[in-house]
Amino acid sequence: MYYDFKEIEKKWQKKWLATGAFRASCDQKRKKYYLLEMFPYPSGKIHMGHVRNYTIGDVASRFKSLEGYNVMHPMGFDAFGQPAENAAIKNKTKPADWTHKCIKEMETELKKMGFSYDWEREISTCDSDYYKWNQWIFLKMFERKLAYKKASQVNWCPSCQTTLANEEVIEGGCWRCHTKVEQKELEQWYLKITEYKERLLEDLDQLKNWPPRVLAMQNNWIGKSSGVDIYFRLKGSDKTIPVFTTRPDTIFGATYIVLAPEHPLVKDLIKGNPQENTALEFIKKISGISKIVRSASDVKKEGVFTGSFAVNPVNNEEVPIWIADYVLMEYGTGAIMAVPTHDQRDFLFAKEHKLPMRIVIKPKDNPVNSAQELTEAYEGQGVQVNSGKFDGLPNEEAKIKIAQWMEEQAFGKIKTHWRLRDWLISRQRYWGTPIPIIYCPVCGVVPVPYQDLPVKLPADAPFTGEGGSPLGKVKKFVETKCPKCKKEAKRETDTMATFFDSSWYFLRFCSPGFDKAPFDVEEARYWMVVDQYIGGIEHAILHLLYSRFFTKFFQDLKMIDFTEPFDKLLTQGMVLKDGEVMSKSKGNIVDPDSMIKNYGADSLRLFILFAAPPETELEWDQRGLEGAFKFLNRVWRIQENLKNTGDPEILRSLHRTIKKVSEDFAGFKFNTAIASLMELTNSIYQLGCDKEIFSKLLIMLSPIAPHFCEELWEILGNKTSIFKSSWPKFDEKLLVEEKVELVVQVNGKLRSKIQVGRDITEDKLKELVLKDEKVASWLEGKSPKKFIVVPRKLVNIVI
RNA sequence: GCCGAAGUGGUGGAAUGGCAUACACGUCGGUCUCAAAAACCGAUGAGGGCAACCUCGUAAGGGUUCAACUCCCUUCUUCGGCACCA
Repeated sequence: MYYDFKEIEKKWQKKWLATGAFRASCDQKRKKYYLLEMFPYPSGKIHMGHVRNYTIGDVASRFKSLEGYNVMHPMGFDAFGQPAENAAIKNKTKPADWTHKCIKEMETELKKMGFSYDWEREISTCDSDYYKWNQWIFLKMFERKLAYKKASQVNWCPSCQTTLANEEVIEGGCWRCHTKVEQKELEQWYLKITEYKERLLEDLDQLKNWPPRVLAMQNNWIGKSSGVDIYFRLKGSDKTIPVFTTRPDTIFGATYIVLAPEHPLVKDLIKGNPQENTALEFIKKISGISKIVRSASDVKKEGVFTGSFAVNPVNNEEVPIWIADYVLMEYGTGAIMAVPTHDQRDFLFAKEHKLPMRIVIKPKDNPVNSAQELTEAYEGQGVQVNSGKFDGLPNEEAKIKIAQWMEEQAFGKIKTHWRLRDWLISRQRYWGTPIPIIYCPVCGVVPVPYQDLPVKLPADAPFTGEGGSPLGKVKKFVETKCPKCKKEAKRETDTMATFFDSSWYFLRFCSPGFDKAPFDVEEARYWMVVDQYIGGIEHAILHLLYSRFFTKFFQDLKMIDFTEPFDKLLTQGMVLKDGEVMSKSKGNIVDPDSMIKNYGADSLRLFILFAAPPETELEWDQRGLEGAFKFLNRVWRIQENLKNTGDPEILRSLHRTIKKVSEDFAGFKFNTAIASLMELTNSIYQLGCDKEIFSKLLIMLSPIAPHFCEELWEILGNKTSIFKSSWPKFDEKLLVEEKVELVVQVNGKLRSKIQVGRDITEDKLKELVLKDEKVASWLEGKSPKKFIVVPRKLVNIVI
């Protein structure tokens, strides 16, 4: 017979909810622990990814609570966004109705998993009580000129009919629908995240408990590169062309310069020259090629001569000016100095177009004397040559000296370029936070006054997915009065990107009902920072970077006194089926709901934690789930056969297990924690145990299989919840074995094992080991050269 | 190209200088049963040997060490991020 998981799970879920078992409140006397999992988009059904993410969080949360921490473990919904609009178009419903229905369904599913959320803190970003504060934050940023509007080339997804942030373009496609992203000239709202670039980069050092790859990704994305802007004078003109380089040490080797085809100076440079027509044709050709094709690394570098020359400021040498497709207008100054001897791209280009080369850095060993001998550019370290007064210096030293010298001579300026761009946040969509701005024909751009917030999203909008901001078609919404001059004015009709909503929700959880500010400063002082954050790696850049940015902004508003929101970050691996990510299109989805129906939530939780460590990918294994279920049944049967007295050997095992499981839980190594619980269970199953030992086993298992353990706990006669008990402590004395088994090696190879007392002296041990028959046969009468003893572990005899 | 992570039985994985393969899945054999399921017991890296045992074995090669999956060097492969970034 199997234990009745259906009844048991229903019973305890009801009880936990009725007693408010996981309600958290500020208590200065107790140490707090804020555990947060990335909140979901309410699609209606939870998938295995959610199950894994939230199970990891739930176990950690329940464990910390048993350890005595005041734990906050909230849940909410990232409820604005495009799927609601798409679903509404398809089903002819309203996005709000669809979203609320999905939230209801999802709450039910999460409750069925037995997660220990404080449901009283639940938030939905689509509630005006929430998005009002998005608008408030936007206005604060607007006041500080961190929110601004500008016209420029923007990423446009033709399928979603909206703009996208740089972070939302993945491999040239829309992050949501993968449609190829186009460029469009539009006037849009931006957040000046670049204002925070130095802090966003430097503070990565504080994040000691983040996975290295996430730090690396953020580092890459911010993309700092230090170098020099060098001013080349245009021959026969007083105009200068700044070029950016990270290698000022190679300036004496610059034999030509190259501009991006879109560079504003290009037209002047080619005008009237014999090369004009060829150049214009080339520019036209390049402008027709999309950025993605152009940036593919295997494409041959093409370019043309402009017919003009520039003067290298360090040696007054005249160098030809070229245009080439491999120079990008978006980076640096849109122009480079080419040093073919020390840059591989320049080398290939110079070979192709027969441009001059000059060596300026020689490696210590095997130096090449003439540029003709080079088969590739030398990009390594060496000593300066052909570099005027810098000859003989190691190039790393020259890099600094030349840069400083150029700045003194006004040949250039030391400069840092960044990859990070400002964050485009306006979207031409309906289901999002209205941007609180009014356009007045007299006063211009006017922010909505704070007391008029929220600017509510109208319940109805004629959206069809066919372009244009849907809010623009709602007269009642658009037409308003200017807050300043009270004349007729129009509202902004774009809404905010949904990543705005999730950039500060972790603060809202501290005081979800607070109505005077986005969050109660006092509550946040107690609960923040988030001690443990758990979520998918797909948010390594987007959400985590934006949240760090907002946190620094709140710090500048003096609302908080920390700089980073998340202390520890765990990025859980994906759940795979047959080696592939589960997806609807592949038809390889395993539905959590049917697994709960057949084996119970506790078995599902147990399996998903046991099958792999949290960070690595997890291969779904139906038989593994059955194995988890079998294990729980085994534990159940122990309860039916409890003895009155405990076995001393079992007691020892128990204390070893407590030590191991405590360490493993603290380090999020649930798979090995479960393995040792299984080992203990196996020996108890054979030797039996008493109620006291069994109770401790149950407490250790309870974070993983909460319903199951609550039920057995009650059967044992306890009147209060197992989660009101405390985590067992191990007795150091019981970890010590009187007799230990020692491994005996000869020349590092295992040859024998002997039983000895734990405190045996080295001399006595030596005597015993040499007497051992197996050892003696390996020694063949030779006397040992060396005798290595690792106490209570191993002996190695070297002969 | 730069940066990051990883590579261990048939499978998921364990061991972070000291018994390689814990725990589980699978497979095989057995107990119980009219039979099956469940449950229980046992075997299970490869090769050799009747056996006691022996040899090999953690992507490949080299090094450090009494001792290396673990540390160092070189190389290969896989995954992820950035990238004609000057």
